[in-house]
Amino acid sequence: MAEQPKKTHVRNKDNTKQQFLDAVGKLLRTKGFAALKVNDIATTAGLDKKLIYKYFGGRDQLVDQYLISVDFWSNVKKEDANFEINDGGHYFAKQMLTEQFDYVASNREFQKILLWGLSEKRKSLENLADQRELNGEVLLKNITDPFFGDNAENFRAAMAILISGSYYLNMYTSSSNSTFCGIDPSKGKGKEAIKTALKYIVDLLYKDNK
Amino acid sequence: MAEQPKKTHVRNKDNTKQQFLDAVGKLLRTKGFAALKVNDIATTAGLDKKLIYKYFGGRDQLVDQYLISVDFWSNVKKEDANFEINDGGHYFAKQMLTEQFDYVASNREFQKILLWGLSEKRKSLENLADQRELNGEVLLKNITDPFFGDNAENFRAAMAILISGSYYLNMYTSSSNSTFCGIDPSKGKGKEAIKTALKYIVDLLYKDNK
DNA sequence: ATAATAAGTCACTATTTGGTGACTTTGCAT
DNA sequence: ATGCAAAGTCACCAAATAGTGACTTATTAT
Repeated sequence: MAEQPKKTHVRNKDNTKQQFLDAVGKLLRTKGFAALKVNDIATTAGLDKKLIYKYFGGRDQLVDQYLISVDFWSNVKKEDANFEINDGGHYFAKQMLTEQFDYVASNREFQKILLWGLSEKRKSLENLADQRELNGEVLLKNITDPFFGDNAENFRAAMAILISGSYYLNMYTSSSNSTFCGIDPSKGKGKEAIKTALKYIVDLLYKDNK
Repeated sequence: MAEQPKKTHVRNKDNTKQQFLDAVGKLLRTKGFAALKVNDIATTAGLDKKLIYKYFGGRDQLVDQYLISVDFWSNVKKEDANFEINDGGHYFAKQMLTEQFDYVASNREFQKILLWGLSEKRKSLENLADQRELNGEVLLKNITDPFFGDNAENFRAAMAILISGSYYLNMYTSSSNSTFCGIDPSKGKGKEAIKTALKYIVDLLYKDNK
């Protein structure tokens, strides 16, 4: 005979914990960090909130656990590091900026976490920021700093502006329908314009250092 | 004889309304928009929350009233518009960017409102964004677009990135103690590096268009 | 099979925040 | 001065959210 569809829940602690973590991610993407209330998380996970206290100790610890578990850049950062670099990181920087732009544009969760980091002080959010900083530091210290010599700090500041701009424009897009300097970063055309400008500015920075 | 210090409150509706508006501004600066609860606002104003409903209709209307009342750029935008511009806005753009950077850096309230605009949909926040957009449009349409011709959109995108970067870095500074690309925008030295880079990039954009 | 333990539910209390009716106090027109 | 309308206070209820004790159900070792 066919198996009866079990009505009874399978019980598994690890699995359940994961469901809560997933619920946090889903809520974050769809409603933003302000919506991460215990009741909402439990409802979204389809489980009882009591378990949040039982397994994580409370909402904050669950949220921290979630933030630790997210591994940003994991797909965007690593494999590119094997390139031969003999142009002072010129190609690499352009590539990195545009890929990062696309990544942030398509990753609502990341946008929300960036925003969260600007809104709330929380250790695990700081850690994520530090981690991003460390990733970039590898590129900057080993490749562009030597190349730009006395202008190294200026180049760093420029990169800081370009990356920040990329972040902000993507957050702006998700929250507003308006244009920014007449550019609409929510439209494909606007996105292309911004990526073109990013590459263009990097080109100018490298050209001027020749 | 000396006047007795009056214990009794002076009663004045307009004055009281202003106290609530001031309280919103103060809370916004110090705690951020998430702290704008009716009870907190009333406590901060030193008045009863009932009056918020009586005079404004509720928290939201009070907050909208506040947002309408803030007049950003009032000191930073106008008088500069009289310059003679025969360099395609080169000097103007540099000046605008650095002044704006300083303005945002020193104006915590503005930072919070920017952040708020990224976090919450609210008509009056959109209006503020539109107002900023309109301000910039005057410069872009009349001065830089003609100068850059076919490259006008690219220049606009570049300006969008620079302004956004300026916004983000200032918000980042206020929320974190960390560096960004090794630059610390909270320190005077870091701020100078960013302003220098802003001017530098504008120079490059104009130089390349010659 | 069943007892022991862990997983999960539910109904409840506590706390915080929002909102209002009924009151007291003040300013002001007469 | 006095009476009344508006300003302002306070105690209260309502709604939303956080947190927990006592229970039921599933899993597992024997």
